[in-house]
Amino acid sequence: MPKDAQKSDTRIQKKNQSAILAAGLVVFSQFGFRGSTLDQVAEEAGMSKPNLLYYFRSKDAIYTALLAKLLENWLEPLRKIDPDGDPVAELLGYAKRKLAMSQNFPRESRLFANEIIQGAPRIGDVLRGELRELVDEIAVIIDGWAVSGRINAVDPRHLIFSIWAQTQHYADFDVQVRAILGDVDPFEGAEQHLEAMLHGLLTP
Amino acid sequence: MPKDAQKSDTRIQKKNQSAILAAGLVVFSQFGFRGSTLDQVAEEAGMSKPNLLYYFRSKDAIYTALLAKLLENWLEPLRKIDPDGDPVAELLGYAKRKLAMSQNFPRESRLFANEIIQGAPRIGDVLRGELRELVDEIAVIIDGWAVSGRINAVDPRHLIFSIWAQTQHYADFDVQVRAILGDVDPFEGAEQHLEAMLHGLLTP
Amino acid sequence: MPKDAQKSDTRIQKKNQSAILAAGLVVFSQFGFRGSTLDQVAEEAGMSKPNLLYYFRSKDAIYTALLAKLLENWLEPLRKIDPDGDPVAELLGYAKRKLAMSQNFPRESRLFANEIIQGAPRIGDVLRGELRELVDEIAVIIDGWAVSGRINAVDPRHLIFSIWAQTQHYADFDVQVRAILGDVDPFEGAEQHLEAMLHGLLTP
Amino acid sequence: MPKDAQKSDTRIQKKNQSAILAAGLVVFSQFGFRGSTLDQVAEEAGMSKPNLLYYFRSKDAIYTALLAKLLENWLEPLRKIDPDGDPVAELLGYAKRKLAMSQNFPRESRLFANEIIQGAPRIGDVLRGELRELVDEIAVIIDGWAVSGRINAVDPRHLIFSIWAQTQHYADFDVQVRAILGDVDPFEGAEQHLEAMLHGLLTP
DNA sequence: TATGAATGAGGATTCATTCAT
DNA sequence: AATGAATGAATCCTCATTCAT
Repeated sequence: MPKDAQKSDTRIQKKNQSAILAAGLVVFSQFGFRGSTLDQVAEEAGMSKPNLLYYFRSKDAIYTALLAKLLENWLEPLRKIDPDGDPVAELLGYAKRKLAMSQNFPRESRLFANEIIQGAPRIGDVLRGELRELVDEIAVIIDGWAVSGRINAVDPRHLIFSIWAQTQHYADFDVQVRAILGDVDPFEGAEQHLEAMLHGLLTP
Repeated sequence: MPKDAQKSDTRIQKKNQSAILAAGLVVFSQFGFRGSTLDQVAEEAGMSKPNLLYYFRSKDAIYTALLAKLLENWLEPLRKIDPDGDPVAELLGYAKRKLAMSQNFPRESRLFANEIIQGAPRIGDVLRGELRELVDEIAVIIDGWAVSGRINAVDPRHLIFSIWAQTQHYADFDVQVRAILGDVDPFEGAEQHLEAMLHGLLTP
Repeated sequence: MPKDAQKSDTRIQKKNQSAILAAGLVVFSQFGFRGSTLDQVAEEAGMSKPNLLYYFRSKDAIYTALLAKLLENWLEPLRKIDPDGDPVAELLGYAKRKLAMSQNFPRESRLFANEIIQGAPRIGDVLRGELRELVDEIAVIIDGWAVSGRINAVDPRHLIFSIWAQTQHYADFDVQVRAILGDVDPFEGAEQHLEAMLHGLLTP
Repeated sequence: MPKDAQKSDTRIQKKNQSAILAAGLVVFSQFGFRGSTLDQVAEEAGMSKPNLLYYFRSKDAIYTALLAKLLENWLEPLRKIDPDGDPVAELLGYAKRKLAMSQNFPRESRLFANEIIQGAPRIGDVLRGELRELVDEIAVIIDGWAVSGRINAVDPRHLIFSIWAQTQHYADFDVQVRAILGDVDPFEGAEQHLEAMLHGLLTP
């Protein structure tokens, strides 16, 4: 009955599908799609390889389902920016939420990073569609803030890029960050630095 | 004779080794190590697969040689920071050089990004050794600037992270950046934005 | 209780066994034994795969049961040849009945054809036993007709082969026949041709 | 270099490709496409499975190449029918040539039989194209002979079918034929019977 | 120096069959 | 009587690497 079933999933189906996706996240985020094997995912999920394929048609199906499932959570924080809030507070809040995501969901971040670095073969359409539209909307809001003088003039898209880059860096380049910082917790300094940067940039 | 030979390489050996490394860069930076095949590299290099392995012991050897060869160039700009120069100008200059590298050598950037996201299995030692030391040195310089009041107080390491993150973002997440910007050239806006950010952060 | 049960089958058992055999006929006759999957048979039978195996021990059991069930019907027409009838009429009648079977039960014909072409691994014994004896009996009858001058001298076994070959051809090689004839109904011309051939051969 | 290479095949390539096709004939003709495994073909060809795939892209490619290679030989005898020859002799000659092919190349016959029984998924186009045209041409010739009274009136296509059916029967249904005939050589009686049938049918 | 030929070790996927309910 | 869940044994195919020339 399964094979990517969506409706009327029984308890056990939901449980196993979740287990597989969770395992897929662990494995794919570390080794990328091609670098991962179904054996690894099965091992991590604690079930046999054929049983994996009982729930998902193929390795690709697991990976794609995983991307699709995570994508919405990934864009979510951006939607929370309130046009009627205090501009600097809103943008700082967004940056902090993103940083928290890097701290709490580094694998998700790496999964997307892997995908995008390799040319986003599976989510290119989402990037050029939904994501672009969402960014366009936020850009209008930021532009409005700048025009009304509540923040300095900035290019809204590059502002967003810089927030993404700086926050995701702590998840994606985790090994490098820790190699340099040693035992120091990256995220404390990161938040402070981020705050300072955005303040310096935005406050008129 | 070759097999990773280093001394007394003839002209043709050098030529072929370069061709292989160049091809490796193209292929590995797009598909990652595991996602690339020797067939692809051989095709790109315009020579036969066994001939590849005449010059390099293994697929891994090509990849490792490539990483090693690029690493020095990658760190180079950091060494150029002059303790006796104007602090803001030095840091801005560094950021611009990094941005230029993302523009001119995006594949190199992606190659490293791939490697580090996957846990830096091959260059972890360099990160924890040479890179860390280098960053420590620069950190001392920046700290000196801050103490003497020539720039605002900042965490030098997070400052460096933020420069890396923001500049490499344009190479590593190229597809995403272009998906959002459409036909606009990313690098013009990027440089301006970077400049504004660093100015806002650093100038006392 | 079932698993190839034979006695005391309830109504529902008989119904399901029939459904499975009917489905097996459709699938096996098209793809052969190895080319067919239990999924296909289950789908065609409108029941689940494990339920199939509740009624038949294995895929092989379905196939074998099917062959056995059809075999008797398949030989039946041969038994109907009447030693006391008019020789030419009897043989012509037999040929026409076989042709009608090709028209009405092409899948059964193809099922046997598949089996025999692949060396009759499951019904070789029947061929060498029951079928051979039956043919021997008919051969005696035909020889009798020839000796008494009521038909021309023929080799009775090759006569039977030629009737089998020409009639089953329209079922087994259906695609080829229709490729050549286009929209023309194969069976009209076939019967006439068959009649002409046998008449020419047999009538003294 | 190989992978279905066609031009400039070296000696060893030709040798191996031939060996593979020969092995494929043996295996595929007995078990059909789905029923055969690459292991069997490799074993029969005396080489390793990956080496098979060095010469042919896939199992399917071997099978298709085999069909294509044999098809022409298969149609050849039909082309040899001479419009200016003696009608009965020409047709009898054709039938005998076909019978000889069944005797000498039974595997080729079974290979085609397997394919056509299963719906000719790979050579349907050839049947509806080249074969149909060829048969149409011969039909014109036969019709001409009938109109001029040199043979009895017959439906030329059904005549051809009956020749095909009766001759190929001895290859395709070999096991059955031998089960019935015992130790008697099938082909002696077959030829006589065939001759008698065609004479009875055709001679005015 | 170069390459055609060959292969062992995977790796994704299929499938008949069994298990548990 | 019926089915969702699970799996071991294939089976096709890929790929880094080696061999022979």
